[in-house]
Amino acid sequence: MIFSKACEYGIRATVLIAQHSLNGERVGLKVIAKEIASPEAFTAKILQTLSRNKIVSSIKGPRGGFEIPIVNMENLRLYQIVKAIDGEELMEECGLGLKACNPEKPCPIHHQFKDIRTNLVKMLRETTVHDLAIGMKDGATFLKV
Amino acid sequence: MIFSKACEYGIRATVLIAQHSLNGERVGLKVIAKEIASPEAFTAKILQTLSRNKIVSSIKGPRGGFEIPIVNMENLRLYQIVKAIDGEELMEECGLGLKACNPEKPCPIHHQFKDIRTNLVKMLRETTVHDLAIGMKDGATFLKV
DNA sequence: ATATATTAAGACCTTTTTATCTTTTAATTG
DNA sequence: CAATTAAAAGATAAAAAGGTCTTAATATAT
Repeated sequence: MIFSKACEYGIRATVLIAQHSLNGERVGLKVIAKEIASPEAFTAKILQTLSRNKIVSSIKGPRGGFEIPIVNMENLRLYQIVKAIDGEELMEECGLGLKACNPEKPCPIHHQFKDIRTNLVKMLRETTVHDLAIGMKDGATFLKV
Repeated sequence: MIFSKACEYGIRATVLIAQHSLNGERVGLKVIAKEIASPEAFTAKILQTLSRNKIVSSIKGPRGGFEIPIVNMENLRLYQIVKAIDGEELMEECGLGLKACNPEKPCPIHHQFKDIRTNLVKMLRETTVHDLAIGMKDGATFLKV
């Protein structure tokens, strides 16, 4: 898979939280785990990472839960989620794992990969969580497992 | 990373073997592991997988080693190596790991991902090991770690 | 035929990723 | 302020990926 399992859950959770935030609602861990069909305790860990990285806001106590202010959502990119969970390796490092790979000393698949990598990064940098939440709200996209 | 470590080593090994095969030489495990800077025993396992999948030919005994007949090389695609080692998940499955994701019920990032995925598969299906071996022979590409 | 060089196979170990459980901290409400 | 609800943190466990070691099988050359 392109993202780790943790990252898949992280993106799914973020989109779900964003969708609820569009309605001015917070969502708790239990609901998130159920809605995105992820293991609850593992999801909690991932949400902690997202919270530490200011990707989601968490509020403790009764009526607490997770939310993403709409203002933030509009400037929050997929790139930031992937970076927070999987790091930037996918976006930056050589497809064959060669540290010495660069345009002057390219690896055997360097050129074949370049455009794919560029487009992936472009997509991750351009796509906002707001875009994704709107897609869900409109019924154009789904988080069905 | 986009490929597993095993797959990175597998591609690197295949390209190295192909390059030697262009010169009519076989390469043994020790040389391969040294040239691509991979752990020898682990590389042996990966070469077994490649051999079982008819991606490389192996010859035992003195003057044995690995080779790829040039005729095969010209029709051998990156896709087959990745499929043999990592499977087809990267090429086929939903970016968010949703089994139910399809064009009628797309996941939140389905459309953003579609073209990237298509281009990746296209590249893996079009790039032959012969292409990569020629690049190495010409000194246009490198397996330097 | 025998010794040797080489890959194949299988058991084993280590590290990382995925996942769970328990305890602590913090916010809300009565 | 006490009780309750919810997330944070940390310790632990299971599974998968990454990696090693030993023994077997097989081809070659003498």
